[in-house]
Amino acid sequence: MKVSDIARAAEVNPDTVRFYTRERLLHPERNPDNNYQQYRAEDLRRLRFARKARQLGFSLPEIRAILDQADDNHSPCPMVRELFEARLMEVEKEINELQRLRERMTSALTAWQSMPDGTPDGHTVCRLIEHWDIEETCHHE
Amino acid sequence: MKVSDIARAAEVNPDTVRFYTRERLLHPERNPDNNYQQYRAEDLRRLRFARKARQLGFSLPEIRAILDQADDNHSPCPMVRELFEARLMEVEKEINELQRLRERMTSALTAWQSMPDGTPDGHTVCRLIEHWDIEETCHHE
DNA sequence: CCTTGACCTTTGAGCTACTCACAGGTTTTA
DNA sequence: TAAAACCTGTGAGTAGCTCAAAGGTCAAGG
Repeated sequence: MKVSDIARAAEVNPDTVRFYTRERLLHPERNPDNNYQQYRAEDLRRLRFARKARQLGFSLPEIRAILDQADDNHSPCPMVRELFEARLMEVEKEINELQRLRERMTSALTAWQSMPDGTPDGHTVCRLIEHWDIEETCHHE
Repeated sequence: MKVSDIARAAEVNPDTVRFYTRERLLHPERNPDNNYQQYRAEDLRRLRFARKARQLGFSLPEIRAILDQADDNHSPCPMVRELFEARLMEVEKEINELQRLRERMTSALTAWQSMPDGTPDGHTVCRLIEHWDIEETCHHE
């Protein structure tokens, strides 16, 4: 498999394949004739795994750690489970922050409904955002 | 006000002040004696507004657009309201995606609880992620 | 046989919103 | 007067790609 072959099979941008290869998530060999990268079915599985883990929110170093440990015939289970649980806590934190943000935004918008659009003082309306108090909330990434 | 004065007043990194100045969100003047930036109360208000809008999830170009329109003595209200509503929809979309993600992660973790850590086949566990189906879900930024 | 187009290669830049490091000038303080 | 604490601009680093450029390779059609 060449770059565009594996990219098509995993439905990703060929440049992403090249990027992951530079990042050592994939281990293609070289065709000595033309210097092209040659990928195997194993690389395709790694690529698909990486993409799904990305969508779960794992970073590339984390994914590489999982794949490398699996390569060494160590079970990556405990590590994956830890990462998975840590990620789940992050997700819950993000949800809480976003929900608080949503509540404040909807109530602000409701208060806003009663105000006319073209108030003479152009700076008046922005006070709504200016006086937005964030406390220690909303440090969403 | 010099850089560190306005930075302290708004509780931001001085480098952020310099960055916002380069990005033309702040309009300081130069002290011709020493070439230092001089900020006014107006810049402080802009800076505080920008920081709060950032925490609501607005981008720097959006914030600059709002501030610039206010500078031209146009009321930024309609634009701000549009941006605000659009941002609220994004927030709700993110919440929905994260909630679906959380549900799937918790149920996966529950199923995982019953499996031992050190299964002989190191690749077995990762099938949980490998076979993770994302449908059209989870395209969280 | 040769050209065209579709691929491949590496290198390097661009995106967001900062943050930090560097080298050199200025001001304040002890 | 000398050290500490500021200021300046420039440039790089962060994450995860994406794209552009310049040049090499390969298959198909005329």
